[in-house]
Amino acid sequence: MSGATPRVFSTRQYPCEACPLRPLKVFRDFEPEELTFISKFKKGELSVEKGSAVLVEGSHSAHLYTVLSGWGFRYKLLPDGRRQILNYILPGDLVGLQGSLMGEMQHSVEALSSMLLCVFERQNLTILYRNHPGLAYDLTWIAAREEQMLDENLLSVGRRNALERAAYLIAFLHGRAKSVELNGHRQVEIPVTQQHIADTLGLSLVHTNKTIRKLIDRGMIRWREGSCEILDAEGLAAISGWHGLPETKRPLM
Amino acid sequence: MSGATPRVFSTRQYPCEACPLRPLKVFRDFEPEELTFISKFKKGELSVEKGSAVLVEGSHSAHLYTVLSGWGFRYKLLPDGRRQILNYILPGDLVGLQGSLMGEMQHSVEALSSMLLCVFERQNLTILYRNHPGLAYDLTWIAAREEQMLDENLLSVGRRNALERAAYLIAFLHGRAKSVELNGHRQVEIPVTQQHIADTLGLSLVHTNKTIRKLIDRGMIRWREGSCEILDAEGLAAISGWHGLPETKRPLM
DNA sequence: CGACTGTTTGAACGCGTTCAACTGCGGTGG
DNA sequence: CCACCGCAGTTGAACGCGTTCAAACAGTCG
Repeated sequence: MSGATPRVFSTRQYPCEACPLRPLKVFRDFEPEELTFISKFKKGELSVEKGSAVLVEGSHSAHLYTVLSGWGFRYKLLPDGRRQILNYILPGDLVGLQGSLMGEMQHSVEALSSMLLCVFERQNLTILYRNHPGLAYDLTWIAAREEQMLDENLLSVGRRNALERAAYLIAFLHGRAKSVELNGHRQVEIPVTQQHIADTLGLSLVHTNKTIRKLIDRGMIRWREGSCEILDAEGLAAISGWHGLPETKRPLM
Repeated sequence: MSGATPRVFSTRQYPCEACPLRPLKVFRDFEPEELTFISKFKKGELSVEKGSAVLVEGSHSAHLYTVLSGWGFRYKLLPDGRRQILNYILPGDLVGLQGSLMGEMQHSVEALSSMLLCVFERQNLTILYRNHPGLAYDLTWIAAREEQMLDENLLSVGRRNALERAAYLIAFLHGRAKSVELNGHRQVEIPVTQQHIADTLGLSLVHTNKTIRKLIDRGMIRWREGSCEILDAEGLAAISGWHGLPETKRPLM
């Protein structure tokens, strides 16, 4: 279910001043001194390949990460192996804040594609809180955003039926992906297998397959081996009764 | 489903210096200057009665609250009225942080019993972040804790069966209630109806009733009109395969 | 070529839903 | 005072959404 864990610290390829994400209009503008701090805060880059573990439940990680590129997901397991995917992780997202604050990781993170991560050291958080109240506020904001997404997910898994759930999830991921698309206006592709979808929706693989087929037959998505292409995001949102993501600017660490 | 909204700002009865919660051993010790700030930060007290709305989805609240006494819950609704309870709110918990940070509330909060709330003004958060990095850290910590609880809930609703879900939920609430019990060693009572349990677990009322009956028959809980008494918390945890709450100290705003 | 991953399909089963009806209790008003 | 209502809980029966079991196919990789 999760491959080996090869952690290669590459040399730093993206100085924060030339961050490819920061220019995107979803991210708020930062003050020069904030950027300077973040740049110092950043300790390097980590490249992980598809299927490998980024963080492991029960471990004490000394780092937290911002995703530069690639997709991942957070999940928890029950003792007998049942898996629940909690949320997905896209470029611009912060990973490992929970663990940094509370010590032990309570969930795991795995890469859905190859990923490039900015590495920050947990211990420097104290300095951040002491000297950069704006960034401290941002961290709380980021945690609150994750909470909002979980609220939505929980609503979905708890109260929507299979078709509504699938439609919501795909529309949701489509929205998130669009907001951090570098190359703009191409069809969005979600790099997941149907097993991932099943483990997110709380459904079996078989029934997930049959549900996805309905969405395909309605012309709303296209499915390729290991990825999902969205054709009709509004249609999906309509099925689930979902109103889309807020358009607020957000911070980027 | 939610009654009227009578909001009575009573005079301040509990100065922070004589806070009945703060002496509890679950809460971390605070520095004198932190207490002084919190005391100034606190603008009054709000008393709400059972069944009334504390916060409403879509509204822009100027306040955030710490629960002094009583129980409440956060929930979301689908357009057709299906309700999902996201989490419960107990004494010592902070309410409305999401809304304070992001503007519009994305969920509602309702009182399960009469509640007494400490009222803080949203706009003073800036001062907190600027002058009290320790408290700022605490706010992020509190948000991360909520995220952890949601993770657990999502795992439960997504991957546990009805009996496991019910057992987990009741054990979880038992643990939280115990940690903030003022009067110590009495049987914990959870002030919910079976409809609340159903809307938390993502089950129908009828099936929730039948599931709860199994727990009653096994001698693990007792049910009274509108409240649940826990008799065998370990038994419940065992059914669900849950390992209990962490024992870390936490902040109290 | 064989092994493996991801997807697909059919069929039987069963957990949980839905519909319906009834109980007990407390409050309310005629 | 009692009839009436509504809420919380309970129970039975039929139904159906989603699970489970089983088998098969396509594509990739060594």
